[in-house]
Amino acid sequence: MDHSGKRQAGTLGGAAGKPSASDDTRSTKGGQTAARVCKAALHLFARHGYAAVSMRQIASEVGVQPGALYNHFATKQDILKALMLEHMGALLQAWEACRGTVPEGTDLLEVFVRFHIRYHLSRSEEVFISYMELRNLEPENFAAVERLRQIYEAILTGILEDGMSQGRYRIEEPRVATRAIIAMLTGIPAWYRETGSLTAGRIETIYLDMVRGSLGAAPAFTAGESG
Amino acid sequence: MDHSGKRQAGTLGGAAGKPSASDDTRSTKGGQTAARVCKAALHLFARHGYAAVSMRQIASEVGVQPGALYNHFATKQDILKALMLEHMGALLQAWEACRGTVPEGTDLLEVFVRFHIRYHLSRSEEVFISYMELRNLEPENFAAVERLRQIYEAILTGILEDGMSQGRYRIEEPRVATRAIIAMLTGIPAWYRETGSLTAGRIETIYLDMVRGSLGAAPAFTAGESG
DNA sequence: ATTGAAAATGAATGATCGTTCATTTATTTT
DNA sequence: AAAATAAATGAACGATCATTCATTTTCAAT
Repeated sequence: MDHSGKRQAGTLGGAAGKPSASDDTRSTKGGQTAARVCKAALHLFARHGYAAVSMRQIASEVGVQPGALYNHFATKQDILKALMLEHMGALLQAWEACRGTVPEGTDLLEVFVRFHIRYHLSRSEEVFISYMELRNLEPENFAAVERLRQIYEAILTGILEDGMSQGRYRIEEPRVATRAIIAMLTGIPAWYRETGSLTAGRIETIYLDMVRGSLGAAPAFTAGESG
Repeated sequence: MDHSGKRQAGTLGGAAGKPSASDDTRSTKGGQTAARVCKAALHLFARHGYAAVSMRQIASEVGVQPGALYNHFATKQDILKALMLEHMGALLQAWEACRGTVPEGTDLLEVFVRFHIRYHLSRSEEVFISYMELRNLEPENFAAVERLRQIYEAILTGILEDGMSQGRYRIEEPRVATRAIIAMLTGIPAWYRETGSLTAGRIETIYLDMVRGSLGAAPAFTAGESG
């Protein structure tokens, strides 16, 4: 326990310090290694699980010696933490962006369900890791991820409560309904394959109908695509 | 790769060889170690994950030296395999028993939903392991577990299709609906706590209503307990 | 009591783990 | 071009891993 200062970049995503001048194609191979580490770890963790993946495997996938990883992340745990926090942050940010583009009066339940399915299908590895590897997070990191997860849940709970107060849904326990719906939707990437007979749009419609039904809402009348 | 013959008992559960005479309290400590190994592994795998648990930890929990484990299981993988196959087998067996006691004409959907919730709440560690550790199973063992899982799914699909053909449900894709419902129900143990404000019976009722709604069934009219 | 098998021990196997570090190489800043 | 900083190397650290095995202990059957 002395991974104090050093100089890990780690957070990836965007220029951290001072890349002032040229922004794109940062010379030959500037600080992109951290991002490649994340990407390699993402795939390996998703496939074999955090505990079953070694730093040597990650390094090998990146094409670098194991010791080099520690120029970017202080510990293996920090890689997992970065992946999960980044995913949850991106999810919340993507929802805010999605909601921002929605016209007044739109059925937010439909927007949420479609958004959730679409986002989770497009980021299935991040999603998979983010709730398979929760128990491998140290308590502090777990708490941080859990906080974000609860914020996301609260979004749907809010939508349900709004609908209840307008008499559009018949819900006994909005918190329970929230968990039921999210579990139902989040299960999709576990079996859905693009090569299958169902398009993503049809999946959205089917699940939207089921969600509406489970809330006692008036059926049908989905906006976009149809079966 | 030479764990050929040896003499592992392993399968636990019931008297294997020839305990003919006395059946209960098998002398002092007959062949119960295998069962204690399973129980210890169950708790440890559920808490920390298969890959993160060492044979030494399991042995320590059993109160035995690591080498002694190999009198009962050829490999660590065999412990996981035993846990998962045993769980899936017990689940299917419990369903058959449950269905056997049900009078003619009963709503099988309600029976199934209540059974699933009740069983999964009472065996949350087995359930947790059985779909968290699927990827840690060697291909052959994975296939065996997956086969049982599909049999279980087919039970619900059959119930849905029966209801469809009788015009009681409005379902677009019974296979999809099956996965949606099972994901919804299986998510319960992840958050439900006996110490919470909701009784298990009330959970059953809430979820049953949601499931019925999601299938476009006529609402309410649940038989047993009510909110 | 004696025999034989099953179970447990205790020590060892080679492999692999996360991590460290002095040093070299590459890149950026001056 | 020189100095400074960042990144990567290659080798090593102690610890722990799953598993093996000769030996001893425990137990059930004779």
